[in-house]
Amino acid sequence: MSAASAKRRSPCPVACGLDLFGDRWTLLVVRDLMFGAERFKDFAAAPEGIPTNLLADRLARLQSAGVVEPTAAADGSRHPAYRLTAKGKALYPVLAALRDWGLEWEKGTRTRG
Amino acid sequence: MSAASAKRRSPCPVACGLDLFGDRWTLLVVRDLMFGAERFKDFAAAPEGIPTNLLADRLARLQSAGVVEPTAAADGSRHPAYRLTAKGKALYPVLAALRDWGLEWEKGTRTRG
DNA sequence: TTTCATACTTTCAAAACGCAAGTAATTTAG
DNA sequence: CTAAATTACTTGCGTTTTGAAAGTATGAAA
Repeated sequence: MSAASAKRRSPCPVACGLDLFGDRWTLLVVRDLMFGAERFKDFAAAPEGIPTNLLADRLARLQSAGVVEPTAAADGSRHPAYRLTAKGKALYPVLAALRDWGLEWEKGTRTRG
Repeated sequence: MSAASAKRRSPCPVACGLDLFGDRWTLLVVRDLMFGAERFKDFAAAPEGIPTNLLADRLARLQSAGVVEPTAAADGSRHPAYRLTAKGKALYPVLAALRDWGLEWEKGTRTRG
């Protein structure tokens, strides 16, 4: 049995996704990556204010899940930078669906721009 | 300020959605409702094995969020039963996107049937 | 009516969270 | 070049949430 399936609660793709994204912060990191964030400070600067220990943990978990990979920073600095893999970019429909639901059903939510 | 916006981390619809669904169990309850589950035992029987205290908590939270509402059981019993509201049914695209992502990127996941 | 099933609630240890402070490496200012 | 500031974390610790188990009360069945 694989390492991933060993800790899997069921073969349900939804349950499996929640094993990775089932918390209040992980998908916000993915959201920020989709908007172009790439460095630690970028994620930390998001309005939700993720604690730095959780941010470090989430980036590590997303990396080991193959959703995020290290990259060179766009500005050439030697600070660590991160970007979505194909697996990570494939989460766009999930984010979009959640965004659309929130915009329609939760009063006062809005996109930036 | 409304009760909902008071505890909101940001006006982002994604963050707002995660305030409600950002845990490992809530969306599984919604999934089961979409598949026709309506009674406590139905949710408890799901393969993931949600602890009963968490199930009670999640059903209560989904109700107060207007995603789930009480209804009469289809078999006429007087046990409590639950169903999705319009707001809850509107989560279908979110579940579908998560399911599709899992099916494509997480080996060994599968739908039932 | 007594037995079983259902729908929870309670208890409690373990894990996760979140805030604050500390540290090491990188960048910038002078 | 050097000192100060920024960045990317890690560590500590009190609080909250989780999850496993057992307990209880009501509905259903025999």
